[in-house]
Amino acid sequence: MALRHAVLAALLGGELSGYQLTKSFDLGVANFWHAQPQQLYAELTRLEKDGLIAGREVVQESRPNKRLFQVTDAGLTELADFTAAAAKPAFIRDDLLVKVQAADHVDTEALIAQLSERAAFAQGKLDLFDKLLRNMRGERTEDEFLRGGDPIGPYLTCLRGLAFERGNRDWCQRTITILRARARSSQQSI
Amino acid sequence: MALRHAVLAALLGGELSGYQLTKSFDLGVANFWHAQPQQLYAELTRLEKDGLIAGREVVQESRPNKRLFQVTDAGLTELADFTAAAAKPAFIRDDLLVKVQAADHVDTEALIAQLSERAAFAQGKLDLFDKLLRNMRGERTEDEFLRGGDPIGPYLTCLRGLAFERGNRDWCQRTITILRARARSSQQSI
DNA sequence: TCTGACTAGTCAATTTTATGAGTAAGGAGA
DNA sequence: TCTCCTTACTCATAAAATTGACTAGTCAGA
Repeated sequence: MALRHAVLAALLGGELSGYQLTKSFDLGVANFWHAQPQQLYAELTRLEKDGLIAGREVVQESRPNKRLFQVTDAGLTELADFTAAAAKPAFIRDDLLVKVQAADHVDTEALIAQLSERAAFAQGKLDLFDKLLRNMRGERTEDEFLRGGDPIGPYLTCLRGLAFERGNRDWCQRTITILRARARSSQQSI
Repeated sequence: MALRHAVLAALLGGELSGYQLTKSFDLGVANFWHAQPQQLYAELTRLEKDGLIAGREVVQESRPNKRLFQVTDAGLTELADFTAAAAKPAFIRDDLLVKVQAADHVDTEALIAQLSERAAFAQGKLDLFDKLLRNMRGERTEDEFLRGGDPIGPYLTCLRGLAFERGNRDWCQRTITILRARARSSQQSI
């Protein structure tokens, strides 16, 4: 039941449409949760039915109409309860790690190709997160913003996203280096 | 369909029983994937049916009998194909980040409690991974092991697990510091 | 001797996520 | 003009993961 809380948390920054939400939860961003559009629209419907968010129709001229949602008081209470409850630990669940686990039994070049791709992807997200952070803090230095900037929640989660992707990139690069060095030395010994 | 490859990868190190597998995939370890026992037993059944692993019954005296599984040639081929195919990017999906995203709207002390708990959990896994790595490399230094140690796959994924948990711990601690500092200064201004 | 933990699993039900396919309109570029 | 991209969604189905309960014997410690 954490998707619902993720949606609530995302809506705290102000009214959003389902479509706008999908933009935050998709491939590119998703600095604190990830979900498919279908899941989000379904969750929005449920949240509204449960009174945790309220939607209003916005008529648009040269665009399809949209519905903007905002968190209700009941929604805030729900979030507070969720925050007080124990969080499940976060686990790694990553295709790429499965492939590396099997490194001794699969083709090294294929593995390196995957690692390079992931490193590039991570770098892309890194740049994006960096931009987002700059945007949030505006003129201020990071320290200044962390001391008194507002809202701080999205900034903090973005910092985690940044560190995570940096971790991904660095590990991929190091792993490539290691695998290449081993491939060279095993070739020499043949 | 990545759980099946995760199981295959885990069995590369040698025969394991379902129960032993659950130990690797549970809370404590899970350095490259995480899954519940029920999922693992179900997957083992499917893998055997598909001929990707072979099981043999081991009769035990003062313990229930067990079935040990090992990867077949077909299983290796399957893993090779999997490795060559594009990996899905790994996303963050973490209760705790949802809570922090809502930091501006929930009780700071409750949040800090969650962050402390997570930091402690991460430290626990950190210690565990450190032990696992020492175990794998034995007498050798890390550099020596990385250059020629065998098997290298599990070592590399464990390094990623270590970095991930270090990232968790550091971010939790930093976030706590930031939130505390902000709480103090906002109290002063009241 | 009783309790709880460990080994070694299984069954059923539900929830959560992912995949694939559609609708419908406007605007930008080749 | 044709095609693709973006906004703004919906429906249906399949796959993956979680939750809870249950069996059954062994061993160690209070």
